[in-house]
Amino acid sequence: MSDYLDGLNDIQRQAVTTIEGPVMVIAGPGSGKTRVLTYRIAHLLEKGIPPWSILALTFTNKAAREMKERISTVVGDRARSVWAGTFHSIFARILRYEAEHIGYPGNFTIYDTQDSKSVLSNIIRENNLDSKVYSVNGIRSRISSCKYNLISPKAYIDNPQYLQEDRERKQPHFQKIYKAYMARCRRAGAMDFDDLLYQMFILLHKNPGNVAQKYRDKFKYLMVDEFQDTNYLQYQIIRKLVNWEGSPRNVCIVGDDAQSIYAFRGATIQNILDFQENYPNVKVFKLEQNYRSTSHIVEAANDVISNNRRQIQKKIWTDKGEGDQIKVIQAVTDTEEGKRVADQILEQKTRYHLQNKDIAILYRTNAQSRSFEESLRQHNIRYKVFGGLSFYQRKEIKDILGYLRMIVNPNDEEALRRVINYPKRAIGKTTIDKVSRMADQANISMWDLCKNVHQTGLSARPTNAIKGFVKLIERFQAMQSTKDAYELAMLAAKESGLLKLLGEDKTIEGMNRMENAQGLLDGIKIFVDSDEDFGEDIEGDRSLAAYLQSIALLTDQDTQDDTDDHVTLMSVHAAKGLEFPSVFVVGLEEDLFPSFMSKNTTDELDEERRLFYVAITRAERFLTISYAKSRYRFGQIRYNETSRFLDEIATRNMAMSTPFSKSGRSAQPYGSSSGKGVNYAKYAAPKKKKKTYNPNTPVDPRFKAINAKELSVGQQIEHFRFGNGTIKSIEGATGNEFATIKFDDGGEKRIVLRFAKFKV
DNA sequence: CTCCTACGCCTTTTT
DNA sequence: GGCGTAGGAG
Repeated sequence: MSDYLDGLNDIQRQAVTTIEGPVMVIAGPGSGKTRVLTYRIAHLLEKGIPPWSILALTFTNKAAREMKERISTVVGDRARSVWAGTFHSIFARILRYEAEHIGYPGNFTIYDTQDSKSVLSNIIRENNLDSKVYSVNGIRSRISSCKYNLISPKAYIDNPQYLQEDRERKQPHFQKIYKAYMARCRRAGAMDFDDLLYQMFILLHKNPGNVAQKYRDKFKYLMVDEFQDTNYLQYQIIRKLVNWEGSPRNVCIVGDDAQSIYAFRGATIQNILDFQENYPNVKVFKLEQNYRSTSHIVEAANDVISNNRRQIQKKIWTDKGEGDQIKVIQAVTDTEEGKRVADQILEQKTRYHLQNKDIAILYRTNAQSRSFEESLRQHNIRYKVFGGLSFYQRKEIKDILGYLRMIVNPNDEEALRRVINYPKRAIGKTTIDKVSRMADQANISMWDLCKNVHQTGLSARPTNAIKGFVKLIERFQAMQSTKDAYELAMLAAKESGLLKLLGEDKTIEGMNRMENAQGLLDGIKIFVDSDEDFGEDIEGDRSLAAYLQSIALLTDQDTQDDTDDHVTLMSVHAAKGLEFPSVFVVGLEEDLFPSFMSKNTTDELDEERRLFYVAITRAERFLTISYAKSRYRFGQIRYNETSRFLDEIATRNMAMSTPFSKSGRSAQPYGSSSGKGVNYAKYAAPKKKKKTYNPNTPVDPRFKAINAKELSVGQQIEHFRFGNGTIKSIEGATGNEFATIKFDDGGEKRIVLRFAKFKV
């Protein structure tokens, strides 16, 4: 059973078998990092270490899940009891258990980014602060970095230097907002993503009931994946668990400074340097052999990253042979870029017998996916877009979840604000604002205030409306003990009127929303019926609270099924840790990659370069890089120079698909290079007038639904709302056909024929 | 209170 | 190009 060690090279084996004391593994791309991590855990288990005393922290659920799966193929079922999960989910689990120690309810809500922003904008508005001076995004990231640096609102206010800086920045009230934000979250029984880390630290630091020792005794072996992406706060938590009198300090960190791409959310390479200082007896293993890519790719990666300043010395090498050169595609427009990438994909598929799932398109920003989606669709290539809005962030989903959150934790203010007047109950903005202010003054939650609405002096109409709402929620709550999560969710969705409202919208988008809502309910049913671990194994608990917990930290990528064969489209960030036989890195233009947001300092630029390094090292056999000389951005055509990163790859590793000169970077075919300060308004697309539609207008009876069989492509029709148009296509299952219609005003719409009102 | 329109904003990456 | 919000009318 110890033959699993045979599949490792010398250094890997040492990293796996050195289990006592601090260990640092510097793992280049494709060097078998996950292997080392999983075999190390397997090895611990083989040595008789109980699985529940092993804590493995990762950054994504996916990484954690994969790790567990791979451990179980080596050691079987024991793997299930290993504590492997993301920082956020593991800490959430502990915090729920220890909630009383930090003055939170055990069923606390986790606020996502939307929720946090909404809390902040409410605070800013209610305090009559200028939302331009106090931008929600700016404030949020400042609060975030306060938490990362363990600066409490109190510590902030007590520090004259911070206050001075705020005055200079013209944001003297920041400290007030920070304090109010924390207070509101607490009153709502809610934690944001950062709180899960922050409160975990507080718990260990203040150590009520000696709780810290409990977890120190429990977790005898600690492993941290992607250590280069940890921030100060995360590292301090690790230290709390590992650095104590008499601790064996069994901590193993795995990472690669060259792949650090999360500085924007507080990650710092300083942690790696500090680690070596804090643990002088640390054993360091460098994994430098790349088992993933051919040498043109590895050489290019080495060349690119050598342009960065500070880094841990290492030389990544491969024995996979030269392989193909890196192909460069130059396009005139973003549309053409999409088309040529799709062409290239088709060619690779036929020539090298690649499947769709062997191929990935990686971009710097999610917004770039569009042109590729379009061209892939036209080429009939299956694809899947990862990232962007996750399922659980969609409005219709959050609306239903809002009701569910209210049932579990009615103090959850964001949930309350979301659903108190949706569907409409005649509780308007002014009323909600009043409720919020009064709750603030009384220092109670909005829910508690609503329960006592008769004492507030609000006028009769809103008072009664609020009473009705309170009754509705209380009725759901009362059924918590008798109904399971699915029954409860179904009931809430129906009786709140949400489902009915969704069902009334017969547009394609509306039907989609309805489908999503059904999908959510189905998901809850599956959750209830299943005995499987869901994300964060909350063993056996199938309650609504357990369901909400299980989905709070899920992202889009955790809900995908990878069964069908599709090309992968995702951001470079999302691609970290993945590999594909063929990778397209697209949009290699100045101001896009590197991003215009990150060109101010060398540090930022270095991070962009590491990001590019991550991108190209995802490729096993084929790497294609593309760029477009012009592209639509922010609604305008912009002309861009070729990315500087392209110049950092030696020509011997590249093959040009189009005539391309290294000096071509400065070519200015359109008379301008960077676009800075140039007015491109004349290139801007004409503004489309949005047609609006009043549902109360009676419809001319001549306009009616027409059976799909009587229609054909190319036919002219007149829609009662959108006017004249031409049918471009008819698709969909019998009875549910929809037509794509190009209207004469230039717009294109997909319309479900069953509900369409038009005439031929 | 609700609906509608116009405008102004912003636009990186994610747990 | 898309979104959320502010401001106006019913």
